[in-house]
Amino acid sequence: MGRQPCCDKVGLKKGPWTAEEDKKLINFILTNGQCCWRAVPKLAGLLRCGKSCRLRWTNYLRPDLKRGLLSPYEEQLVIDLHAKLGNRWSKIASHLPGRTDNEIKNHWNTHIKKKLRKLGIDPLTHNPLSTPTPQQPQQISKPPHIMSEENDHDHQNIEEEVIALESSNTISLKNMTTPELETIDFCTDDVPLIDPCEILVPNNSSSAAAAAAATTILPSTSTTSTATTTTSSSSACCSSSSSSDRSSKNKFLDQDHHEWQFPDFEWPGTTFDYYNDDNNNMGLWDYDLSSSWDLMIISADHDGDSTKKLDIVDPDPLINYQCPRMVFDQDSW
DNA sequence: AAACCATTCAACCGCCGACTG
DNA sequence: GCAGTCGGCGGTTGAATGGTT
Repeated sequence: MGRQPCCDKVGLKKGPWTAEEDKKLINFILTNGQCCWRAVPKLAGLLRCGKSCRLRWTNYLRPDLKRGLLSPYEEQLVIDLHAKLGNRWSKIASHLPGRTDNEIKNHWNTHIKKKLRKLGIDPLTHNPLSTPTPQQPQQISKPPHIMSEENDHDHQNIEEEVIALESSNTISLKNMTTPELETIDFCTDDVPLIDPCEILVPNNSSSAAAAAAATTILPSTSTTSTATTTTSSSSACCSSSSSSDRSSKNKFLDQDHHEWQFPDFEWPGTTFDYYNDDNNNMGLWDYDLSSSWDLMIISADHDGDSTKKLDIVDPDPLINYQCPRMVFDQDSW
């Protein structure tokens, strides 16, 4: 007896998701949480395969996702991790908060591979292309494709190295160990980096919804790494807060403890265009994620008027509510 | 302006491992 | 131990978009 398909494919829709479908899925997940994916389409009223729903959620709709190109720091981290882990994209993605395996995989195939080849580095082995000698450009003990999963000792070492990579600030373009890499212009299509203090997101410590998701990251002297880490966690953290909270220049820096405090999920209302592209597709993350979600929940029967705006709940300027995600969104620049 | 080519990335597909009865 | 189910993973596809001729 063969394997049963993940769903009854008859009559199921395929291809790009519509705003309406997104709305239904988000509504369902927010109301019920992530449960049995097979049951989700039926319960959410979607003509989609459960697998498709899961993919859509994890790769696109999840609120803690960063969008936009990878920063130079992230890119270098991906390269380093790939050298150690190989094509285990989900493992690599787990070290880059807010990034999905799919996104990293795509970025690897479309950008990084080319860059490495240009530099004469085999993206598969991370060895120089011209000289297939065992010369190791980085601190790689052996090419990833030789790496043996069954060798627990090696695997453990790799995990330790990966953790070390993450915890240290040595992964920066300035500290690359390979001379060739030092010359790389890793500016990914002109996506600027930002300082943490530039991120204008309201601080909020009161949320029961995602206490477990609260993140504390020690401040770093490295601008690149800090900016990256900050956005990765804060992208899910658009939240309403008191005006006093918002008055501080840096919304995340705990002035007393000098730690980065990221607010939890909480969705304020504010003004925004929630249909903002030519196809009337919902711009979920383009202005204010949280507000979009409010809309999803409150106004699921929305008629799709592209000019419709919601009333302001909090009178603060919109900028204070913009999700940091958009800072990295290439379109925003 | 049209045709062609290259690139990007969301989505799909098939396989695998974990889990359960 | 086996079969069935499910979620997750990595490879691949193809529509959309951008660039070039």
